[in-house]
Amino acid sequence: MTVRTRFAPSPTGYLHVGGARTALFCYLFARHHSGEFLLRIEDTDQDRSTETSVQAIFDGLNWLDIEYDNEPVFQSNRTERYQEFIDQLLDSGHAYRCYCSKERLEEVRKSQFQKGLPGYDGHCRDLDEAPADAPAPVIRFRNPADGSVRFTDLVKGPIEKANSHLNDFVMVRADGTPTYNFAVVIDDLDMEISHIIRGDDHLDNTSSQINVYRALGHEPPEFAHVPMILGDDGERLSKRHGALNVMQYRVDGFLPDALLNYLVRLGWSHGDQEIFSRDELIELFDLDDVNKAPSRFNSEKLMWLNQHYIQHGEEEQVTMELSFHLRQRGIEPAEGPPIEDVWRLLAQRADTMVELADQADFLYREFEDYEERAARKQLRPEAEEIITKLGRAFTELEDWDAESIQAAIQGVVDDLGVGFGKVGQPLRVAVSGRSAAPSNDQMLAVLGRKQTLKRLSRALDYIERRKASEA
RNA sequence: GUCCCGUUCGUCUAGAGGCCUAGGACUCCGCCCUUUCACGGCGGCAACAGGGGUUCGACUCCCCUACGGGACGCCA
Repeated sequence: MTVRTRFAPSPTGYLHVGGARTALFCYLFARHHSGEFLLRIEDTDQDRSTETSVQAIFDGLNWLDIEYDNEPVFQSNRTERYQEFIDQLLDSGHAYRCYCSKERLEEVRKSQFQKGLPGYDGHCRDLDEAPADAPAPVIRFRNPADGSVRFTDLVKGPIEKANSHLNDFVMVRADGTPTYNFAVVIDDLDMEISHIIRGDDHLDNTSSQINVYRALGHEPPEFAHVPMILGDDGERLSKRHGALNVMQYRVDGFLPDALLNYLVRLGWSHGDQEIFSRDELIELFDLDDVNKAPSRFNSEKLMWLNQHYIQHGEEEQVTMELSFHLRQRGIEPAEGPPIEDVWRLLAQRADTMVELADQADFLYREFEDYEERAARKQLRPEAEEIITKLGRAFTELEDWDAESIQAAIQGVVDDLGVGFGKVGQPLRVAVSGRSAAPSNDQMLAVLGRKQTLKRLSRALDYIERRKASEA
């Protein structure tokens, strides 16, 4: 059997982390089984679906590099197709028109709830003709009166639900548009989906949907309901949990591979392994290893992974994101040192790409002011001699590489007969403006001789001015 | 209210009856490395929800309770 999965978001907002993980699972499962992964936009609700959201979903998947096959399917383009099946179900008696007013429905729902019954009471089930002056009808699915639906969920195991607990749900709204529980069946049938992988908030719907498959004379596909992702407080994910939008994670300085690696480990594991390359994920991912219980989103672990990928991630991805963040702060990366050198220089000292870009800033342009405490401590009058000697040593250097630079600094240290820190610290502050920076030799190698000398003389100016004001 | 699903360190998780003195990871705390800040290395704290069974033996199987999540829409 060919494996085919699909991700079917409704375009009513951005792509959030929960959706992204579902998409990831669908994608990995399909790739693992050499199958296909399709995308379907569930835009039957005209009022809530927006063009912007559709674009946001594309952007999110694209940034995460979750590639789908074929062109995306839009439910809004398939109304005629749905009509065929509606007619069929109406003819076979598996569907019927319901003329109840919304007001009546609301009341019925309340009283049904109190009795512990499904929301609709089947009022119009056996109507022969439309009541006089009735509002435009909806079409409901006629659920079997007794028996139960059984299926084996690939994640949750055997599930059984009594038909008596199922609703005669609305398949078609009064305005003629199909609803989710109906359209999803038709689409998955037409798209020949073999495995429906989705959030377990759909677990209860599945029984109704299976009844639709059967009413249409089909056997349902396989189902896998993955547990939900909860906020760090154990509550369902919502706006107040902060960044949910996948693209917000980009802005906040996360790497796509880090987010993906974090998300895949929420509810799935492979022994003790924490770090997975994309190829490994495709090779190792399977539904057997997906957990049943919901998990909480933990930003600290994401941060750890992000830091890991900043250090060990693929050069292409890291440098691309670094460029993005540099441009965000008005820097054109091409006008500075090679970006991969900048990355290697700073990779160990940043948890996010925002931090990395912040630390890289001084390599591309003059820093504004010295960090106050650092300058006060390191750029004292006594540093004048040190910096002057360093400048001379650097000017005389034949090769400008880390090794030669280190030797030059060591020369000054020996010459002055002091500890390394005595020379290294003022140099660091003079060049970078701060006290926390990479080791001098490597930093200067990336910065370049010209800029280095320029900053040394800036430091000398600073010391002069300070001497003047202190006198 | 009814129905469905779930429950191992604070969090993510390993664990398919003896391998468990319950392992790994994040966080936190020590120590080491060190020209700053980091990285890194080593070590530590910390869990089988509770109660009944089944079994020679239960984190693992069954039942009940508690707790958590989900569903019950002309939302998806």
